[in-house]
Amino acid sequence: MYHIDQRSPVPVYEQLARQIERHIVSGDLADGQKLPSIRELASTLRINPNTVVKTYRQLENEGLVSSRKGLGIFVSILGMDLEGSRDSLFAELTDEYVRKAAGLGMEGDQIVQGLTRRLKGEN
Amino acid sequence: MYHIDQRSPVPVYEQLARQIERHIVSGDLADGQKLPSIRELASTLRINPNTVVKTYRQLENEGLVSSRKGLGIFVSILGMDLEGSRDSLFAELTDEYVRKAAGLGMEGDQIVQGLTRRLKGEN
DNA sequence: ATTACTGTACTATAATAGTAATACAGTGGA
DNA sequence: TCCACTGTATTACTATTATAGTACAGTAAT
Repeated sequence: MYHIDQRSPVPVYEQLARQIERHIVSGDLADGQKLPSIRELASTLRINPNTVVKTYRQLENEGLVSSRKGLGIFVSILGMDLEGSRDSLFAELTDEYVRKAAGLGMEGDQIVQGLTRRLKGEN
Repeated sequence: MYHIDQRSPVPVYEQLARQIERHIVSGDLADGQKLPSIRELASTLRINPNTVVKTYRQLENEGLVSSRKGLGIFVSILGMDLEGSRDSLFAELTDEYVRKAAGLGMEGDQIVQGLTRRLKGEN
């Protein structure tokens, strides 16, 4: 379901939070839907339960999920501008991509060409 | 010259190393060229000299630079396949970009469209 | 009530990241 | 020689990240 790279300099709880955030904003996880329990997700991903707690707490602070003791963690996006959030996140991704590619000396045409080739090769 | 985001979960020494790596692989920094001294770069970026040391040491371990005591840190890419490295790094960037955008529910066409719009808007 | 889930809280430990300050050694120019 | 730069090394301290283990409290089905 989710993929954690232990060698990444990005903290595990952060990797996980960003992945879940994208799943929620994409509509893949609907409002009210229950997320995996802390212990279950920790077991599946082979990480510490405390790390999952940190991930869920961060998502809760961002207003994406809400927790109910004894029940679980649930997607909570009432009245959120999902499409706006999605566009915003995508714009951030694109900015980062362009900035790094530019650092490699790539021109706009080359970037688009490389991306297109990558998409044709996989999909 | 280089930009450091202190709030990023990515360690400062890692951000800096990746940026310098891209500048070297792009050919922007030629072989034998001298990099800023440890103290100078630390002062400019307002980070600790030890952090710059860590960055330079990592680049040295990757074989991109070599240090000479009393002289400085120099780009050292004799016989390296720069173009291959550049393509490889760009492929990694593209993979990450596509994977994250896909997590947002974006289709290939939408990704290319969004990227194109971003490039036309800025350049 | 018992059981098995759920989230929450707490302590402890270890490794990493970053800052701070100091000292030492090599290089080259005045 | 002296001076100002260079990289290198060391110690100390703080905060963050991650793991580990234990305990407590709420929910629901039996």
